[in-house]
Amino acid sequence: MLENTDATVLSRLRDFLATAQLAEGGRLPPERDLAESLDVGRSALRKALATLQAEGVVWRHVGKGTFTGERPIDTVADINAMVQRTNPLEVMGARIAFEPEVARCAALNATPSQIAELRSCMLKAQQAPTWRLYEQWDNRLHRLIGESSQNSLLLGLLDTLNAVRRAVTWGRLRDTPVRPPPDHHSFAEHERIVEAIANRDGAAAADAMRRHLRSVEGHMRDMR
Amino acid sequence: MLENTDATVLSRLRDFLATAQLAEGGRLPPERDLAESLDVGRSALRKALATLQAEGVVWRHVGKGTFTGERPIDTVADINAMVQRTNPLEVMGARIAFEPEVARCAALNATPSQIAELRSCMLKAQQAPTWRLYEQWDNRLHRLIGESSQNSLLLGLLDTLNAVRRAVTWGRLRDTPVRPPPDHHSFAEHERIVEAIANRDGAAAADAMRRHLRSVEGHMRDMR
DNA sequence: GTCCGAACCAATTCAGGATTGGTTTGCTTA
DNA sequence: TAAGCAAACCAATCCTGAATTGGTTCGGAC
Repeated sequence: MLENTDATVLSRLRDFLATAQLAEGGRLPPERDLAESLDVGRSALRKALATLQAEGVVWRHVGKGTFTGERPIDTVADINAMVQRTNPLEVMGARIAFEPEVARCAALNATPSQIAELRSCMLKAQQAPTWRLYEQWDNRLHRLIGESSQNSLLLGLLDTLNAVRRAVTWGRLRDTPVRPPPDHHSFAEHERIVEAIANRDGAAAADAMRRHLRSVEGHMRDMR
Repeated sequence: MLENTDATVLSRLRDFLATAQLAEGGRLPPERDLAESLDVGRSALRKALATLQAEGVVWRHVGKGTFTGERPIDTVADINAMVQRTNPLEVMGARIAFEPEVARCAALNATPSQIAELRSCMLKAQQAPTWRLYEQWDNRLHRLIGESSQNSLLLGLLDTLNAVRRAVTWGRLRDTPVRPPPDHHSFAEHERIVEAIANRDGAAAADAMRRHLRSVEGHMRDMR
């Protein structure tokens, strides 16, 4: 019987990889087959594969197989894929992490006309006669903050985030004849955000946005 | 025999929609079933449905069905569009705004095994024999921080950001035989980030990541 | 000529089984 | 005692074929 020490298995596996001449990203045989053809137990083979994976020579995934090279990263922002993996709580978490920093950039870069538009948008949200219209102006306000950052990449990421948010919270639209109460918590919060941006105070803008989103998150939990 | 004129079929279909009380985005019965239950031929029904589709009341897709409301938005964010509108400076700006917050989440949520992997990844970057391999491990490190946030949406946004970054800075890969010097500024910075995450110190992780990216930004300017 | 029924087409969904990496268990062996 | 091995099981993924569904065509009936 051969000594199937860690080292011998590993070297035999390296030999196989060199001989097989797999294309970059090519697929190795399944562990069960490979173990048999290398005349090695599966657990020993897996130990060797783990080493190769740590070295970045191969990568593995349940149900897919083992492949040479680096694990590829998705080059397409497949929103459907994100929607299926995520949930409303994660969406709020991402918003709380991301949007305050966008607000900070907006405070530093917004043009005067954009600040005026922010104020007008805020007022329209306060005066909205239905929840649906309120949400429409609320969306517009948040995107306007993204535009004010003057960074098209940040804006693109924000749009992606919002697309996922819409898909995840789909069907929860409130179309009641009721209008948001005049003391709705968001109104004062929106005001703080917009004023911080107008004052060019990045830290205050980020802080105000974070408080606003946390408040929204709290109300989300209450509604369940 | 009923007169199944265009108008009568259309009004009967509208009646059905009003009665059915479908949720926004809800699905109508298949054309075959609906035609039978409305006592109408399929071709007549399709004509009426075409009218409703033109009005934006419903939308249809082969194999999926007929749904109320507007056709949902594109599920794939166009990375090419972002690439064309942005530039390397904006990319750095977006990274500086975004990645520190991801690091903060990672500090709060990383699993012990992820922290171990972060450390190993950092060491591999330090020992990389070429710049190309260094960047490979550097990329892996930054994505691992995204994974450690345990927020698949943040990870998705990070991947999108990286896809744009790769596309924008394409062709600047350094593949010289030279290796990163042992006192490369990033090494200490990486260490501070990873240690802050290991210590569960979100603020320190965000701060260390921000300093790191600003330092990278500074070197980017110098190279021009 | 218009509408109906039937058949067919192509895109999509769905369900079941097969495949695959990951994990546990118990036996064997050195 | 410690390690390797085989077997079984798990969960994610892939694969395949059938069923579903909107889109289209054709012949016949009124």
